[in-house]
Amino acid sequence: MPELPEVETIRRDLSARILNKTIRDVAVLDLTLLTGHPLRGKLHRKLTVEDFRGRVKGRTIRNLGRRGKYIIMELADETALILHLRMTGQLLLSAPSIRERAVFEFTDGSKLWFVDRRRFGEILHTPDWRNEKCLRGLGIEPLEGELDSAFLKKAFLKRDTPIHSALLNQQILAGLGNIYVVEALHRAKIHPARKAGKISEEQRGRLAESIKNVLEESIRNRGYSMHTYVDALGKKGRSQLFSLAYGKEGKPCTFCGTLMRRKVLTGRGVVFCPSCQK
DNA sequence: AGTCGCCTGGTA
DNA sequence: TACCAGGCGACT
Repeated sequence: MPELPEVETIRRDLSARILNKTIRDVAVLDLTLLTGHPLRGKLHRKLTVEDFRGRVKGRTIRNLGRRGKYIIMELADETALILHLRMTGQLLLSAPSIRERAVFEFTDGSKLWFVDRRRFGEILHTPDWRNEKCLRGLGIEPLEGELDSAFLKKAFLKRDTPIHSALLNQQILAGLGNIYVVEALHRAKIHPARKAGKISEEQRGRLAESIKNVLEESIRNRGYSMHTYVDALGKKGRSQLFSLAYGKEGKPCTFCGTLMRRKVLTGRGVVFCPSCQK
């Protein structure tokens, strides 16, 4: 579900509410939540719920960080939890209405619930988060200064893939998902199927700015609540109110009035203006 | 580089 | 009933 702006909103909520709290206990009700649990898949580190509980109990939360769509919860013993919400994961500071996959209880009696209808999300406990493969492979943070036309030129060099899938590639830019890619391409007036390596200098410049703008704007609006996303307080974001392309199939383009079209590109539904986006 | 599987629920 | 959904990694 959540992309960079949603994950960042949750990170900020959590940082304001649970920083320096100590975990009294954690209950894991869905074993497949734990990365490395045998029930989850191949790469298993023989991690049991009891192992996990033992590593986390009594630890104090020293920092809440983010890389791309990952939340990094650093603990006082220098280890960390790396959390990914995938499509429908939620981190809630008040009791959820659907079954929780895990509950953290703090020594002051407050709690943090991990809720996740489709159960794709996961939590990894790691002694050395900076060296975890899932984080090391990530590309740059789009809002931390390096994103410009020159960066995109280098990143897209000889890429024979549609610009839409290049932007979803977390190894180039970390944190973009389908919503913001669709929005950014529309605002930059680039057709989603254009080959990444073939877009012009001018288009690259517009694209870099559009990406930063849609992400910053959405963080200000506390995320995009189209399907299930809510923040850590259970509240919806407002970004969807300002969407120009995502979810606008069949509606007139804001720039030229042509009806917006939808097509499937590398398995994802994309909406675009067939007239403006070249 | 594209497709499938992981899961569940909402909507046409 | 069928198709769709803010993701990602293992396949081909």
